[in-house]
Amino acid sequence: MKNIPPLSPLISFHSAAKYQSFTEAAHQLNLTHGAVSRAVKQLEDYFGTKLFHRESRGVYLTEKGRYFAKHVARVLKELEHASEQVRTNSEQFKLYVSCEPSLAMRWLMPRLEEFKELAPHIDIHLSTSGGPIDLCAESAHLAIRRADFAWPKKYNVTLIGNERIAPVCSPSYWEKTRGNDMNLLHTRTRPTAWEDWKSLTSFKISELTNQFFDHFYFSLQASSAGMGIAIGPEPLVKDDIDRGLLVAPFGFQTTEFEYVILSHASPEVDHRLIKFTEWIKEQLPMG
Amino acid sequence: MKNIPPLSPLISFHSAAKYQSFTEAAHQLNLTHGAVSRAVKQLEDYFGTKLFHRESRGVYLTEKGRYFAKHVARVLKELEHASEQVRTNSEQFKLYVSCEPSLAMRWLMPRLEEFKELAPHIDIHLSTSGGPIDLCAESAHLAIRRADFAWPKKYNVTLIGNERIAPVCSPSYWEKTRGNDMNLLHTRTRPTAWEDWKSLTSFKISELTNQFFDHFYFSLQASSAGMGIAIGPEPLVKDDIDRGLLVAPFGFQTTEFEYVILSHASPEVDHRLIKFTEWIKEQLPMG
DNA sequence: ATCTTCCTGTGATTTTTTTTCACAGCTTAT
DNA sequence: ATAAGCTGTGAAAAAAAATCACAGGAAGAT
Repeated sequence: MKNIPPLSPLISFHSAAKYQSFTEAAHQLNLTHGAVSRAVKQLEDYFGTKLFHRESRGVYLTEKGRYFAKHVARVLKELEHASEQVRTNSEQFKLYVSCEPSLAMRWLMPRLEEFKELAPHIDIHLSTSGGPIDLCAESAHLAIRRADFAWPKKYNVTLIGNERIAPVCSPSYWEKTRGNDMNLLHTRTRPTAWEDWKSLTSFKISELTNQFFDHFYFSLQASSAGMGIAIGPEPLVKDDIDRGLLVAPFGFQTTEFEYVILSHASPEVDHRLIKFTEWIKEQLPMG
Repeated sequence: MKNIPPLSPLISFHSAAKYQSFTEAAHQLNLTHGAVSRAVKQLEDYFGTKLFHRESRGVYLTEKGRYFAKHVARVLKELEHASEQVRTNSEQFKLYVSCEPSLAMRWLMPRLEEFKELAPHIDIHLSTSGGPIDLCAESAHLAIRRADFAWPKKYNVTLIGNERIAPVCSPSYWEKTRGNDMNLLHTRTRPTAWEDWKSLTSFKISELTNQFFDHFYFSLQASSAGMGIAIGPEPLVKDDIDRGLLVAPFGFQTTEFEYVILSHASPEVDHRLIKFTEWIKEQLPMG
């Protein structure tokens, strides 16, 4: 699956590209020119292309060679930098948090400033991705998720509570419709939202039209703009309800899904992780 | 000088980080767990830090390990991508051009659109850096420079012509001062500009005050704003003179420095390079 | 408790890769 | 013509990496 060139020859190649000379490159690396020659050859064999032109008077990068050299230079620089960090920096790195985009936008981000005041020494790096997560692949410390998928058993799990959802619309839209002939706003990342709601309650909503959005972020924006009624998980609508931008005329219902925080089951105790987790638990409004 | 971790163990480490298991990582790479164990150990020895916690039930990345793994993942992905390009893409890559920032801003960039129309298939990537250049280190194809430094002899040189410079100010400023009690605008990247001018001509400029800027870009901006009189190389002021934003009341003087285009002396004939070089020669106003 | 399973670490050995050495060939400069 | 300065390459040496085989520790099953 992965198709990575042999790594060891890269250093020789990099040096050769830099000095446009195998001999000089070898000299800089305390090698013989033969070693550099063979390293370059190994890469050329791998690529099936010449990376250098060999002229009698010296070597010159080909177009491809120059392209590759540029990337190799960048890569080596990044490794050098990362290495430097690991070797010297005994301090802690950023806390990487993964969170669904809508939850991040409508709930986490507005509160992050507050957490920053609470724990100013913790640098948080938020990456918004949804669905099943592989903490290792995303190299995240922590993920906030709806527990609607199976995650590797090895992760630490902190249960936050069951999700509560409610149909929401703008106060004026409710005034206007009173539950009749409503425009149902759907969200593609949660296509069963309305079905779920209907199976949980016996409220009657007379629907007239339907409209679809890619994320809660959009459908809830639309509902607060008076375009119809959307289903929203509590954390995503709480602020707007408090502010009077949305109302939940049918109240909230608790669903079968829990919200969880996933983290690495490392024996290393990271106080930042504990602190952030507890803060989330406190903040997230759950049933 | 360079401090790069051993490269070969990176693949094993990456896999181990991904699967949080030496055995599984080895399995994926068609190796034995011992090989992975030793690869990780080699990196740990290099860093002088543990990258994994070893618990009886498995291994867990340490904080540093996770940090390093993130970078290694990025690096490998970049190499994979670059490798893919080199292996499949027989097309030509972008033309990388290096140019002094002020020349780029005030002369090249406004004309680049025109070149794009002339040769739409040539993608130009402009990087603005000044002074002595190492085309290899910057992995540029071509550099436009004032020949006031020694470059490696191995480069191709195209002479464009001698630089011409002139004191310039806004028409209204000239109207107001008529050469008396002027505010001299200096540029730190060419500190001898005024001395050079004075040694070339016998015009008398009565200076009252002096003001310093980091780049021609700023000092010329200031002069066209009527803040004083600056020295400007012809290409940098030509457009503003044509537009009536600047005047050169003392005319231009030819300096001892030539402008040159440096490129790789590769036996590979790159038509884009030739075309661009000729276009530059045509466009650059020189004495 | 005991057994089994599932990990990892490591010494000794084998295999593979990398480097060197020594020489050849080529082109430009003297 | 000779010398100097490149690179390529076969054979040998050195170094690095991988394997094998075993050991030890902890969790889970019996």
